[in-house]
Parts: sequence; C-alpha cells; structure tokens
Amino acid sequence: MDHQGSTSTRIALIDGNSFYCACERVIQPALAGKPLIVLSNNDGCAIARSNEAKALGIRMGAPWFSIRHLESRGLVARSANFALYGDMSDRMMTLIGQFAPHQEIYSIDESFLDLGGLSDTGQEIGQAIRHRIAQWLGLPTCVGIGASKTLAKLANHLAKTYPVLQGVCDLCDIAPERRDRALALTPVDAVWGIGRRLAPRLRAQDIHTALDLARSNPRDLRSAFSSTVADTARELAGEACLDWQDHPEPRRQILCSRSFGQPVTRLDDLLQAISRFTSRAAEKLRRQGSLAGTLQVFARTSYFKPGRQHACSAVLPLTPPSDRTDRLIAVALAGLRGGYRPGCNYAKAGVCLMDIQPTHAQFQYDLFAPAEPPRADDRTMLALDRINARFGADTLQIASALHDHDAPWLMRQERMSPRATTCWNELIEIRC
DNA sequence: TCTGGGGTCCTAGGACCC
DNA sequence: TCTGGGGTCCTAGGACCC
Repeated sequence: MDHQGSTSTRIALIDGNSFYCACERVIQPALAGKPLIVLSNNDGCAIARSNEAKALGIRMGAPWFSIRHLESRGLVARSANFALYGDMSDRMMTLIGQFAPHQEIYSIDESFLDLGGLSDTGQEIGQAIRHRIAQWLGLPTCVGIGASKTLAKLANHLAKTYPVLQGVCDLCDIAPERRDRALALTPVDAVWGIGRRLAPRLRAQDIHTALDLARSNPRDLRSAFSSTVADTARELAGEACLDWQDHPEPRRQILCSRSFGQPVTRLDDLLQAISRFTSRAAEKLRRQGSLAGTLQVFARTSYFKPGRQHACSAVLPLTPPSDRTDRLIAVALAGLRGGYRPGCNYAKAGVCLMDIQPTHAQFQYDLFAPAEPPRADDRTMLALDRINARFGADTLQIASALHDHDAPWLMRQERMSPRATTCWNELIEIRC
C-alpha cells in the first residue's frame, strides 16, 4: 500500500556535508578546495573526507600510514578536534530547531525535523535551512524529505549524490513514478539500516535496490532476516514506523576506551590510564543523572602485532550502585590488577559502565550488604564537577589519574587544530 | 613504525519456573 | 518402548549506525 503523499507525514533530515572537515575549514578558511581529511583518535585512520580527498581515492577508515604519501599531492590531515565539532554541532542543531516544533537530534551532524503542519513547500523550508546554516555558521548541509525517517535519509543521500538537486530532495512532493525511479537508482546497501552483511544476503534474494526492498513482503523479510529489515521495507514503502524521540533517553551504557599512543607494559601506566578513563565515564554518568550497577574493565594487546595476544576483562558489581569517581576507580583498578599480565604490550584499555539506573529511582537494597543507600547528592562529587566546570576540565582530579605529559598511553594527536570556539586561549587570532 | 570510539537493537539459546 | 507445554529472564553475539 502506498501512503506517500496521502497523509501529512513529512520528515526532513538535515545532514552536514563532510561535517568534521567543514568545521576545520570554518576556523581555517585556507583549507577550502583542498583535499582534507580528519583522523581518528591517535591519528589512526580517516574518519571524515572532503570531496577533494574522496577524489584522491581515500576510503572511509583508511589507515593514515597507508595514505600518508598523498601529502605530496596536497592532502591535508587534521587530528580529530571533538571540542570544536561538538560546539559547532550544538550551534547547528539550535538553528535547525528554530524551523519546526519537533526536532530529533540523531547524531553529531544529523537532525530529523517534523515538517507536519508547516505550510511552506519542502523545497522552501529545505533551502531556508541550508541558507541559514551556511550564512550563520559557514557549514554546508543537505536536506532530504520523505514520509518516513528512512525515506528522509534516502532523500538526503540523493541530495548529496546529485548536485542538480541543489542540496534539497523532497520525495513527498514528486509524482509516484519519479519517486519509484529515485528508489530504483539507490542500491540496497545505501539504505539506512542495511549494512555490508545484510546487503549480499538481500541481493541473493534478488533485492538489489531500495525499490526492490520497498516492494518486498515485510512478513517474508521478518522470517528470513529480522524485524528490523521488515520495518525498513515498510518505511521505504511510506509507512512511518520508527519512533520519534524528541527527548533523548539516558544512555544505557557508558564506555570510555582508548588505543594507546605507544605500547604500555608497566602496571602503573595501565592503572593511570584506567583511572583517567573511569573519571571520564563517571562524569558522563553524573551528567545524565544516573548510577551504575556494574563496571567492566578491560585491556588488550594489539590485533595488528604478530606474536602472542593477551586480553583481560573483568565484570564487577557495584553494590550499592554508584556515581562516585573515587569508588568507581577503586573497583576498576582492583579488576585490572587481577587481569594484568607482566611483559605484555598493551595497546588499548577501557572501562564500561552498565546496569545504569536513574539516581532517584526506587532502589533495590542488597540483603547481605550494609544498608547504605546510593547518595546522588554527594557533595564531594558535586564540588568536583562544579570546580571543573568553572576552572576547566581536570582542574581537580583523583590522584591515581595524574600523569606526566609524556605518559606512553596518551593519544598521538600531532595535527590538532585549535579549540577555537570553546577555549579562551585558543581563539582564532585575527590580525588587522 | 603506523589500523578510532561510542553507541543501539535484535535474536537465539540456555536456565529456570510452574 | 513411552518422556509436556508454556512462559520469563538473562546473556553472548551479531548486525547496524555515526
């Protein structure tokens, strides 16, 4: 059944073009027109590419050492500057939210907008949004509009792929034959929710394009694949079945992990790193007003190095659940000590907080533990967070997280741009 | 030499219950 | 020889996303 256009459901997806690269260009305009990539943490691999970099044949996720020779052809690389990207994202999302009452921020550079009830055409709204973001922030975007989130994503993909659309593609406002043609032009692996594992399996069933998937029987898809694939097909057929999330739910797990800049062998270094990661995770936990009931700590050697591999991991209960940095660190360090093996070259470690629950929820006491209720209003943590908010991150730390500036576990970030919008002493200098 | 980090959802299978 | 039926909960692993 075809619902498209028959109801007022109209969803827009606004997406930044090569978002991280675009942010770098905002603070360094001379990068415009140059092949530019942004590297992952540790300067490991490419996580964002400008069009010019794509034209050089650089793939998403390409390891830096394997593309580094392209510097001689003008390639510029930047270390990931998430303080900058996060701040630019906040600004962009605020602008987008001014165009309609219901907004869902989907990722750092993507936002859904409910256009239901608005009287302007999709083209008018889409171009207005693009113009505002370009003028106020200097960021390029594309807008896709459809009767479901999946169709809006697909429309956005078309807007990015075909320059003739001038950045806006409205699938709600075209004839059904043209819409079918657009879906037929989209390979099935470009559909949101269909990844590299599912695509070959779908093709084996003669489903090659988005149109093929839209015309498949959801019940058959459900039994052959999963309910997710069936829902995707329904969405492509114009039936909006994915939930709308105006208010983001609190995270159900909080992970903080890093690959190390250099291999780590000493237990002391590992304990420092884990203290640091645990502090970060605890800050995130408190920011969303939650307690953790379980903590997992892990460390491992590098998959890419020959020789014997080692990985250790411990899952530890927090009784009672807690959001205190000092308590979480004590538990994490005890877990790590138990798994640590001398002589191993550790390449990565991390901490994951699980069994996350709201601070003010009904609390299930442990029959065999001292009756100490979780204390969300702990004044030590409150003071810690406030001081760090006011005087800068890590002004106050737990002592076990203190480290030298040349600690081996610190990330390599050799090509970092300034945090030009969030840090007073890194503001851009303008000479007149 | 050098290969990221942080999430979500779904499913199958096992343990356990009556 | 013959060995129920129906349910819940948990977990690990797989798939996806940016």
